[in-house]
Amino acid sequence: MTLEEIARLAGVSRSTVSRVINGDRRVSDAARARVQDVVRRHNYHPNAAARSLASRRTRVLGLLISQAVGNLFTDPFYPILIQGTADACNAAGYTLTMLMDTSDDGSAVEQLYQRVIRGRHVDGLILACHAVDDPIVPLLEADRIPFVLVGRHPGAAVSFVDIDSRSAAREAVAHLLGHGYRRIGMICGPPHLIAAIDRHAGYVTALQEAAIPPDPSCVLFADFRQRGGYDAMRQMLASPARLPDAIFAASDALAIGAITALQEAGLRVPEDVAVMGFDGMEAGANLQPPLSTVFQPVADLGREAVRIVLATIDDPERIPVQHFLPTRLTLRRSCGCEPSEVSDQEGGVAAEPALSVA
Amino acid sequence: MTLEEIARLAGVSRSTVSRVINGDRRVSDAARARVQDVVRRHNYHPNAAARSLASRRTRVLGLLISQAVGNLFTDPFYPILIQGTADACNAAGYTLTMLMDTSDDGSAVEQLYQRVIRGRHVDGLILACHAVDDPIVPLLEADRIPFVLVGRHPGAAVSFVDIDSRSAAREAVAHLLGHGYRRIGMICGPPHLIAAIDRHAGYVTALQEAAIPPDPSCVLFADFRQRGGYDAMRQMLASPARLPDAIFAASDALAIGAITALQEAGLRVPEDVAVMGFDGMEAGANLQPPLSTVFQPVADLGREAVRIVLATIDDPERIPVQHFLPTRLTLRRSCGCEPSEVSDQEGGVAAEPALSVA
DNA sequence: AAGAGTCGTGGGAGCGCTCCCACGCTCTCG
DNA sequence: CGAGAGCGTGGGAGCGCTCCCACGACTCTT
Repeated sequence: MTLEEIARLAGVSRSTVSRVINGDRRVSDAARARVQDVVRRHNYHPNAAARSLASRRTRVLGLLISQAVGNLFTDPFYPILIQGTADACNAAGYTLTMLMDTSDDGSAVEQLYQRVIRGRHVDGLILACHAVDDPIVPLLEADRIPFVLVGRHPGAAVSFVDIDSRSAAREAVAHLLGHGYRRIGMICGPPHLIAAIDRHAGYVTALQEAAIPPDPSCVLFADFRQRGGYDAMRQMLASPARLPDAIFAASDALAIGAITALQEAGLRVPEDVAVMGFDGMEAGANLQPPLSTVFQPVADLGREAVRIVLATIDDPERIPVQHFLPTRLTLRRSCGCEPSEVSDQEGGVAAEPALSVA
Repeated sequence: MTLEEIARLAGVSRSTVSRVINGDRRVSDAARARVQDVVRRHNYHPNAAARSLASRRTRVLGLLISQAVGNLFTDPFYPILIQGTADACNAAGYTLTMLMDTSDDGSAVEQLYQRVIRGRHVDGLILACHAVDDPIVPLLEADRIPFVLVGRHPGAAVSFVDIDSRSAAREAVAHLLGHGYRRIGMICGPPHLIAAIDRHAGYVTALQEAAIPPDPSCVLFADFRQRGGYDAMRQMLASPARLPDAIFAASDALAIGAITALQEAGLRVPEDVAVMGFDGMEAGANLQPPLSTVFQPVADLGREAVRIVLATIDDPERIPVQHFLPTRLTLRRSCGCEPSEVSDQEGGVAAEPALSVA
């Protein structure tokens, strides 16, 4: 079933059918009705390839996830990001394709780039988890591909959506200080990721504002996974004299790993060491103790990214926009808050709306 | 940069360049070398839309996830499935597009189907999380779209990959019986999902083999989320006299919810009530106590699905194939096993290879 | 030595759309 | 009342490939 056939059946020209399909207003009501009727009766849908070839638009967006596979799905950041972007794409009539580097060494991304980007498979790109100096950014600029980063890019004039990691971290650490903890350690993410750098900066700022000199020996860098948090915590536990009374972890996964190590060592959370996470993933709510954390609106990040990249496709000359979405400090028990004072409105087992259990 | 230009620069015809690009052997070595040189020098990649239009092949595979959004990413089944399919697609030179129903009521899937499937945006489809009577299966058959299910489809002659949920559940429950538990409850998934039905059937079989009459009051149905496990466990706790001494949960998320409820009630796992999960997700390894579970190779399920759908694209007449991938009982502490006898080789914090912590 | 294959090559046709221009009609206004 | 503008419409050209057929130059057969 092609445009031409629909045209024949509706007694109009190819052009008129095309106009109806594409919502062009310059079609008489009678013609439009006839065409729509035939389209509906034959369940016609235009061929995507032909459309793309003629219009030089694919109506496809790519979501590029370039981090090495292993780290990807230990926390739900990426899944929720995928969900948010897919949602916004659906709403806009776009298709979402996954460009996922499934190699261990980042070699797949090069191949994907060539085939998908240069093959004009997508109209625009959403980049997730880029390092500070991700070489793909200048490539995209050179190829003039509309794109948006999820996670800020320092310096360069590129569009991005992000949370204000630094302020959020500062607020979280200030909350720990409010509980009276003075020796606050941090388990940080990999220092080549901006999010990790920003969260660390926020931590330092909060300490300085409380007139507490930051102790570099209290800060350990790991990847964002549970294992990293576990190892880092074990390392801190190896010097009991220098053990912090609270830990600010740069991700919930790190926090969970740290809590595991603490509990294995016979320490109580938060009584002996308080823990604050970062991300607001559901798993933290079901921990013992429930994890205090900084909630970031990941799905909204994805939706906003789609909005921006679509706007850039429409107007490639538009100046880059940079959006920061709000975070929310989600207080549960691991930071030392009492159940009565927790602010958790979502995510936790006990706080969720009831589901039927047959 | 088009085929024609490459041809001109290499001093050959369009056809010859096309042959080189597509690996046709009937090109002289000299011509091939010249073309490859020009292609490389100009970083030429063929236009995907033009290729698709002319060849009637898009080299795109769709991954359709039709479950309502809320349930999607509380456990890492889908993320890992995405990763496995993306990996296999990369390897085969295919692109993966996400067809994700992000509506609450399943309405988006209809729209996606029309636009993407009928618009011939994909060559084939991988269906994840289909219900017993998913109406999309007959639709796909009618439209003659190559597809494969992840999760078996009873009765119909369609291709699928799955694990043998029933045998795996039977083995898991048999293990609990081996610990001496006699009153084993089950928290089951939604009964419209085949995986839930199969796991329940395996549970019943194991009990029957041990000459224990299954007690329907010991079986509760929930969704696959933590909240469902929590609610179900609370319901069981409401009748202390009938409390099981072990719980077989149809997913790790359910198991985690159940453990939370048990611990909130002041009960010890596994001393008072043992718990066995199903999935083998990483989070379970970092629980207190670490969760015993049935590991299923989700990424391999995705890879195998891609393999099957590609074979079906090559030969649409081939008879449907049905692959069952092996599971592995992963014993940790929650079922009553001692640390010394655990079989965990992967996933757990303590069992992972060391990572550098700076 | 003539016919039948094989091999490398070139070019025409066409995939199913969109985009642009042209055409005829009606309406407005000087 | 005739020029100009606007509207709905149709058709040609072309997007960048693949596929098929044709063709010449070989080699192999009998």
